[in-house]
Amino acid sequence: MTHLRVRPLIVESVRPSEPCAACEARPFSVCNAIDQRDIERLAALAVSLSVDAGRTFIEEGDPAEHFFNVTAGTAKLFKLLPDGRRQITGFASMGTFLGLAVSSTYAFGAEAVEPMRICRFSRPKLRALLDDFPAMEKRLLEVASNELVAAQEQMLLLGRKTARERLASFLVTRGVCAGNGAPACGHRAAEKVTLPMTRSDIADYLGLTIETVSRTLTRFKSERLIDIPNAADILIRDHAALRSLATGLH
Amino acid sequence: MTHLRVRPLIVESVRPSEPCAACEARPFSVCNAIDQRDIERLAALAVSLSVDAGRTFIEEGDPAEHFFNVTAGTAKLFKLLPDGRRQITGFASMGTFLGLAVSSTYAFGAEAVEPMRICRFSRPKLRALLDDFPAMEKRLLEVASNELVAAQEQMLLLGRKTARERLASFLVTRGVCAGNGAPACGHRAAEKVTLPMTRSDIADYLGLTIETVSRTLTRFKSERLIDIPNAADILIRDHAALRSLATGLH
DNA sequence: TTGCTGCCTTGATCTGCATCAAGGCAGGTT
DNA sequence: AACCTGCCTTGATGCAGATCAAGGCAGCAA
Repeated sequence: MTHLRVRPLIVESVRPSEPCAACEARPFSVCNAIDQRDIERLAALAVSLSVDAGRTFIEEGDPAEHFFNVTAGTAKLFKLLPDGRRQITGFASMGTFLGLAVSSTYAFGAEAVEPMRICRFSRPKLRALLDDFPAMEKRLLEVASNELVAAQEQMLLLGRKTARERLASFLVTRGVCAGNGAPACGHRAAEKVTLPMTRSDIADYLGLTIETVSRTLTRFKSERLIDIPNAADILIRDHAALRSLATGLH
Repeated sequence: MTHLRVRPLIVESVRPSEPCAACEARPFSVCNAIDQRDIERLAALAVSLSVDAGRTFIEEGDPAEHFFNVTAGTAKLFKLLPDGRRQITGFASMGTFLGLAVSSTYAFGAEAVEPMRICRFSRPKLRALLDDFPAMEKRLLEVASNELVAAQEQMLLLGRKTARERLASFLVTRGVCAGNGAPACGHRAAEKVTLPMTRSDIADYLGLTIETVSRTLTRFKSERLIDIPNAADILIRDHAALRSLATGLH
């Protein structure tokens, strides 16, 4: 609290530092529904931004003026209760499209858990573009459908799984789909799972407390299911056991 | 178990008893994205079916060969764990579109909680139709987006709300949006909330047990928040108190 | 170096809801 | 009427995970 923040909270560069055509995230995002010769129209709408770790770039309840596409880093998406209880509804990494909602306000907040780059689009302008590119609209529907399936899986976890099952599910899902910043989701089980988020984030994602998350991971370690070389990295030692725990088998 | 079931489990009538043009559910469903002069093409694909109460008409994990549209009655959508634990992820009533998923198998099961009428569409045929009607694809994206928002709200409920808050949220949401088979969702608070599902369904929807649901409703009654003339009907006596409970205020 | 801060771990205790158990009631069958 | 059966309610007890409390450790500023 000893000095004023003089830097803008979000560093803007209206011209994307690298245009959509060369975007590393494009293969993983809805943008790849637009082919090479039309990509300029998309690039004209995109505003590339840096977001510092810890920065909230979507505030729940604010007017929803933009869509976002994550090009690097990780964000947590969350909803709050008035007394501060928090539910993290998901993590967004490279390629994730944010802001799908009919409502005029954001239904959730978003905060960077590590330094991020995001692409920002004006809602009305992107909507207009979508009218010309039904292929992209189709991709968005696919993305939304997949997220719905994931959301239902998460409801099962939150409503009916034990703490051990929740952590096992979390590690298995992360291991398969979000390993080490390689979001290609190659469906190969990773040896090492990197967790850019804190224990508190994991707790709020799984509907537990930070203490339960810590204790459960420690117990997994003593059971030789995992190793914890440091808090941010988990080594999977017994994939089969974790997977069967995750699906509710004992 | 004393006699064989001779009736087919689902009564089919390939010609819809009433064509799409006259469908009561159309104003509430994605079908209204197709205008009057093209509606025949949709009608040609639709197969209208009756589903008995208690009948499972979507089996989780089965090949996803159809889309469904609910035209009357209510279904519960659910996911199961191998040991029988169940999470109900939502209830589908008139106008609800079911089966949105990229995967080739259904991600959830569906069972009628009261007698239903549903419209069934072959997946590949409806997909082909969608290519000709981007307006309907757009509507589907809207529907999916709204369901995502609802799913996130449900995650907050399951992960962070107390039993009292869950029941209050349930009653308030039902009161506003699903009152008495009038799914117009007129955003007017209903006096009476009709619950076609059992206490066990409510418990599996809210991540609680049947006993906790019963006890909590009884307590609401003793606190003059509601009346329970019979198990299926709840009279809301103090909307404001329920709403503030639902949002986590005490 | 010292001290501070944020994050994580571990232990002791508490509690909200689950579990176990029993009984009530409405609707249907014999 | 007598008897199921399915569903709901109510009471007694138990426990998984929350809460309370304390200490460890890495990174960083003074």
